Amino acid sequence: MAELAAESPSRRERARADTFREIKQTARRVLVEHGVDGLALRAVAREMGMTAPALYRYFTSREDLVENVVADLYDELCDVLEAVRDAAEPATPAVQLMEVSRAFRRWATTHHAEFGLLFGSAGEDVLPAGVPTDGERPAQLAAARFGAVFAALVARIYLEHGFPVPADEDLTPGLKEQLEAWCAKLPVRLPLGVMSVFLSCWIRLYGMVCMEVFGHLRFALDDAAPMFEGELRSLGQLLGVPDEYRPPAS
Amino acid sequence: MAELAAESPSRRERARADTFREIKQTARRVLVEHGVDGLALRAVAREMGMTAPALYRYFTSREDLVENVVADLYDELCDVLEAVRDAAEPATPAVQLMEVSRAFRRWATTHHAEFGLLFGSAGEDVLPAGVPTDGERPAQLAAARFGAVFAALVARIYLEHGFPVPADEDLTPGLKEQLEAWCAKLPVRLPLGVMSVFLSCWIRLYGMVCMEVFGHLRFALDDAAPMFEGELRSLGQLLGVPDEYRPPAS
DNA sequence: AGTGTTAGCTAACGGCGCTCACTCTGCATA
DNA sequence: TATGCAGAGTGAGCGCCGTTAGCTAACACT
Repeated sequence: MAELAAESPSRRERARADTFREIKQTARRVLVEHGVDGLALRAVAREMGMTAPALYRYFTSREDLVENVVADLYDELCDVLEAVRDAAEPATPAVQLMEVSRAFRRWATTHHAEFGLLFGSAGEDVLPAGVPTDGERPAQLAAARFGAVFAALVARIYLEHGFPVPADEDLTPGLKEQLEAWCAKLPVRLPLGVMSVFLSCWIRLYGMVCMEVFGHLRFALDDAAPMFEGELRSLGQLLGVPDEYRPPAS
Repeated sequence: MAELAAESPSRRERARADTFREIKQTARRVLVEHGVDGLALRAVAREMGMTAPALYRYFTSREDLVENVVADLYDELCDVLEAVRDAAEPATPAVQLMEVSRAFRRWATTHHAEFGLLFGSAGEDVLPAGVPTDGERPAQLAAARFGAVFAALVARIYLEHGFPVPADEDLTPGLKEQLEAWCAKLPVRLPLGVMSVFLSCWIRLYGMVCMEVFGHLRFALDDAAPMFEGELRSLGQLLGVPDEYRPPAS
């Protein structure tokens, strides 16, 4: 028994870990090429010269595989966003938030299938409603990391510049309670109004990108980029970000 | 040959129309009970005591059936929204818009599967991107009717009260062009700024409801109703709607 | 060397979308 | 009235799918 696990990955464990990774990578390729519905265990296995039942040595079900792919995608997206954030010039949280938001849209529009899996209606199955699942499943952890990228930037903007925020007594009691409960789970303690503004901003960003990617904006626009920039500027105003900084058109 | 079609529905045609309706109704039931993925031709057929191949007398494919169900759902949703609009008291467009928005959220939260089909990522397949499809397929027509409900209310608010709107020259050229093209397809001619504000409002409404229904708000809130009311009030301010009118809590 | 573990296989079950060849029934015409 | 035809519905079957059961062969450890 390898009770001291972390020491030597033991040949067999290494092989297993490699196969584990390869399955997830292949699954991702299949996802991109054939869409969410085409992401089939048999297809993944075929693609890597295996048979479908073998995958059950690594994942308990198709759902389990998908969930792990989701977690990986969140991580990858976070890496991209954090890289963009750290490369932003000037390195103020306001500029960083704008750039990260643009990077988010860019990732979404260039990774259609992946975005649909993370942020679309398919996610219902991966993170079901009823069971609490103690919030520690891989996909949920990765999603939390993702949310933190945006939340931290908004928090830093507030702490450094400040922006207008509803007072606690202006919030509906029901909303206030929930924001308090949420705030208690976060590392930093912020005015509840800040959290409501953050939610509002995130809703707009999410709504804009979702509508574009899922084609629900085509009734009015065939290129959503200018509208997105407009929304972004409007969000900037909300957060008291000076308007001057507009990056070169991509 | 019954060249004069509209005259007597001819027994057989009536039976056919009945079966057509029954299939769609059954499909909707299966959708609600088993989710989008469980909406299978065989399941629908089984449910109504038929065999699957028989359905191909009425629909060319599963996709075709789903598209027809989508159109029906849009129509039903529109009926609900229009009824709420016409029953709103006082019957001003501002109050009507607030009530219709609430009704939209209510329908979404009580018709999970249907909402996902209409507004989620699944819709990509039903209304694919590449082909123009001359915009006349049933689902597209029904979706247009749906959009018009909100658009007409915002237009009436603007025409009756007016609200602050960006001037044409403040819009990005790219956005201005697209808004002009879209405006040209509408029955009424409105300032482009009004249309951009409408889009912005719709994005927020859509984003809010989608996040709630698809569970992407659970990281922060377990009851999205207060947040929704807050967003609605904020939208009201944007549209210059006097704040006083708040309906009884539902 | 012997023993247990484990990764992979084949076979199989039930369900899926969809096609094909067939029957049967109702309708319109010769 | 008899005939023929269009259309509704059927069963069999193809190639997929997720998943399970039982097997083999390689591996790891005593």
